[in-house]
Amino acid sequence: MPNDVAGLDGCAARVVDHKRVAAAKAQLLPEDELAHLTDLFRLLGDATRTRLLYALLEAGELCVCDLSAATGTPETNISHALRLLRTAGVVKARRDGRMMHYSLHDAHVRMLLDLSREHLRHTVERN
Amino acid sequence: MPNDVAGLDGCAARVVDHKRVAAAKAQLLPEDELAHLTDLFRLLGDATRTRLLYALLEAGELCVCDLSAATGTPETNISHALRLLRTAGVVKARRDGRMMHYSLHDAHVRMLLDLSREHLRHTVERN
DNA sequence: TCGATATATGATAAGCTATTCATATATAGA
DNA sequence: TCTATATATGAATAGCTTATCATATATCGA
Repeated sequence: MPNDVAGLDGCAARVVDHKRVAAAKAQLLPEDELAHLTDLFRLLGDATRTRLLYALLEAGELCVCDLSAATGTPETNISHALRLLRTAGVVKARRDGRMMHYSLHDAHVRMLLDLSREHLRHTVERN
Repeated sequence: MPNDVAGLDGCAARVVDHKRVAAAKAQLLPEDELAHLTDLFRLLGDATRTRLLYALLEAGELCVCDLSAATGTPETNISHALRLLRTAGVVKARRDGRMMHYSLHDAHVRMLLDLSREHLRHTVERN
């Protein structure tokens, strides 16, 4: 039972398992890293954007109108979505005349998407 | 240049590269899978929740008050956050008397967190 | 059974975000 | 240079989400 009222840091939190709490605290991500990470996840947490990313994962490079056709999303939405993804470094853009061609920026995002899909495929109903 | 106004599906979208659009469409995730996936990412897209997950990643199993101590988050916030994570099958709960002990539900989430951290570590400033 | 404790839940407010429509920029071709 | 086209941006709304405070449930010990 939480029998301790003051930890080493002087904060008034009850603690049951000091050892585990210490272990957890020692390995906490720095706040700025955590912020970057959650920013990335938040971007992936929207169906419109993730649909785009999977389309790019398969097709390699697509212009806005092709992304619109492939995903069934209005072009203005695509453009808004791509701006966020580009700003975050998830996709990159290449201009070709009047058109912009978008592609995934690097292998990490590719891996993340692949792994996520794997996770999904092996996940069964639970709880 | 987008020279085509009607695709095979009769939709009025302009298409530049039919082949790539077809490839992207063929591999699109089913909407329900996509929804599950983005739900998971959306959960990871919040610092409070992801901080909890990383604490559990290191400590194995923690009760609510220890999670509160380890992350510096009020217990009621933890409880709300854990409910979402539990409902989504990301964490599981074990009752021990008056206390609840939480842990990551399976290896997939663990892998996802690990990979994400790797991604972060190797990502440099760009764009 | 009664009080204390650990956690959960409900309701509310505040902030954020996606979508929509309107408009702007930029490039190509005549 | 003028028009059409491809994409980008801006503004506004509507919906969602998080944090907070208050309250409820559940378990333990006396």
